[in-house]
Amino acid sequence: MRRVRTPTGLDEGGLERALELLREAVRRRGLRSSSVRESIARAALQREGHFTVDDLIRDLRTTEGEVHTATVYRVRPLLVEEGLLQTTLVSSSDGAHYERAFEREHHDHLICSQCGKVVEFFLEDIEELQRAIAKKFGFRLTGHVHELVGTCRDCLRTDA
Amino acid sequence: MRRVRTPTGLDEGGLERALELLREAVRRRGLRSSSVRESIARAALQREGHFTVDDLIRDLRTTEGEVHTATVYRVRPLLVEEGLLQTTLVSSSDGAHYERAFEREHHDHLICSQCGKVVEFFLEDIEELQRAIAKKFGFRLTGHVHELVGTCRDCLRTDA
DNA sequence: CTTCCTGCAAAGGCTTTGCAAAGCT
DNA sequence: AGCTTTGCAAAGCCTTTGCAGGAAG
Repeated sequence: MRRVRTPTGLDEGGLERALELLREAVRRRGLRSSSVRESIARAALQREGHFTVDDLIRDLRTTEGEVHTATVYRVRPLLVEEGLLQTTLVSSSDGAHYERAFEREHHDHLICSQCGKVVEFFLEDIEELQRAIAKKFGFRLTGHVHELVGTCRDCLRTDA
Repeated sequence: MRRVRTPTGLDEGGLERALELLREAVRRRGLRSSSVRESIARAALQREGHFTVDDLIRDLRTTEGEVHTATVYRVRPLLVEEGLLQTTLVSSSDGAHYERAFEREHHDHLICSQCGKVVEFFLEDIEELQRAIAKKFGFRLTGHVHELVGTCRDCLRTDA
């Protein structure tokens, strides 16, 4: 079992690789290039940890200028499909959360429902068991959601 | 690894036990008894498989008469807290899904993203690993979300 | 008669959609 | 020119909240 290091923002090189991957996807799909789309991608990739669409919009406001909500929502599927972002933190109320997926190891989440703390972990044994289950039932796996919810050490101490 | 039998509706005895448990909770909490609340509980408990709040309201319309959306939303937390229902199927768009929890074994879900088929499974090895992870990071577990998403055998065949 | 429960309507929060202007190619 | 992308506003969905009348204890 392994704790996965919470990522810091992507460095310059990584950012360039990600944007290149995005441009390649845009070409492949016959879309137009767009600086707004790249701004959104940059904001998302540089963000550390988990964030919402709204976080992104606020970030953009201070760095690249105003970008409309609808635009972010429209760009988002591309970023997810191309593996730059992934949906996460399903066990939360305020809308969908995302995190960078590009040049990040796969991991799942352990969440404290009291203080919101998130520990990222990876356990190959579980991945293996998931594959076994899918195989047994004839499914080809495309993804999974795995979030453990509980109370962290600090909150347990405070409760007592 | 074990496939968990998709439950049929709760039988008469089970329904009575569940309602008794609910009445006991109502007493304990100093609430009033209410036939509408029991109707909602009955509709939820008799439902097979997974359902939404809207499904419940439609069921009620044909059996017990019109019940307002807000009322179902207000009763729902009690039913979940008392273990009659549980939230499930996070990987879906149209609102929260629920299923009966009362006199049901714990299980997780394998979902076909193309046809929506759901297989319920239980694997003690995974549960054990989840506990180990929580222990390692000092969390007391209160629950988890574990959904495997993929394409089922039938949909794979159709694609080809 | 006090407190809870319910229906109804309205508001809320996140996300999507329609439309017209602006931008790529 | 022809299609994509964007901003803006409006609509959509699911869910929650405020209020007043009705029910329970």
